[in-house]
Amino acid sequence: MVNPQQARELLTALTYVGGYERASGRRLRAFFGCLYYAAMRPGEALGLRRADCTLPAQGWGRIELAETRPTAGKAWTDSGEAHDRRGLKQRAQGEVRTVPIPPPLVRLLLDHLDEFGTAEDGRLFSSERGNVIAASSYSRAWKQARELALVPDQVSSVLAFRPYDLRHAGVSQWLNSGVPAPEVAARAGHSVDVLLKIYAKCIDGQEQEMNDRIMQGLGEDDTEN
DNA sequence: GCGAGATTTGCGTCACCGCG
DNA sequence: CGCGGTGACGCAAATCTCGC
Repeated sequence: MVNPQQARELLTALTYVGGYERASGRRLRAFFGCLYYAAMRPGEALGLRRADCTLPAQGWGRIELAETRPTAGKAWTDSGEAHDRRGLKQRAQGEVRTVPIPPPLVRLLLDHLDEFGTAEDGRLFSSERGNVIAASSYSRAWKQARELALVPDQVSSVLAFRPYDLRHAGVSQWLNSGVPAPEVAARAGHSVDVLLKIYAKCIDGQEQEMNDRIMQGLGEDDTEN
């Protein structure tokens, strides 16, 4: 799993991807930043709008995820009737998920807005022509960024192989920081069950620390026993 | 009540097209 | 001539349901 420093280096490397005037890499830096710092799904980040963000000059910001853009979003809108049948499952339509975002991501987003602004409909991330960024586009940019930021051994490894891995890395980082699982699950937008099943390893190493905290919470001290 | 299997949704990749 | 965007397909992840 990528560590915070590697994540930063990857984000920095994006700056140099396609780094001519088209600036395809820089357009995506904040996008990938969202995947890591806010553990957003790519589809969620693509649908992000300026109005959904609270970006203070300093300190923590906040993102209210109102809608997602499932991969391009256009392929299914025409024939997409199939989605409506059979009860809309995990997708609570009107649900808004609030995700606090750390200062580094606030900076990324502000810089992004300074340079690129938003699309016509207020989306933060768009292609040169104002369309939703295609999955293949950021996937390609990501590959190049990996080659720039990682040593050859890591490039050939599975380390942060897919953009989606950034999300996992972000979630793991939260857990390792001691954030309670229910809170992490809420921010990441999936159930606690899945969270614990998938990230169980990340939590194992926390046992001693958790025990200590419980003891503190009980108002006792280990040395007394 | 818990665990395993099945289904649906969504991401990543491949190949082609258009623009500069 | 090369780079980036678009569209379609295959595979993996997440959830729900069934069986024990």
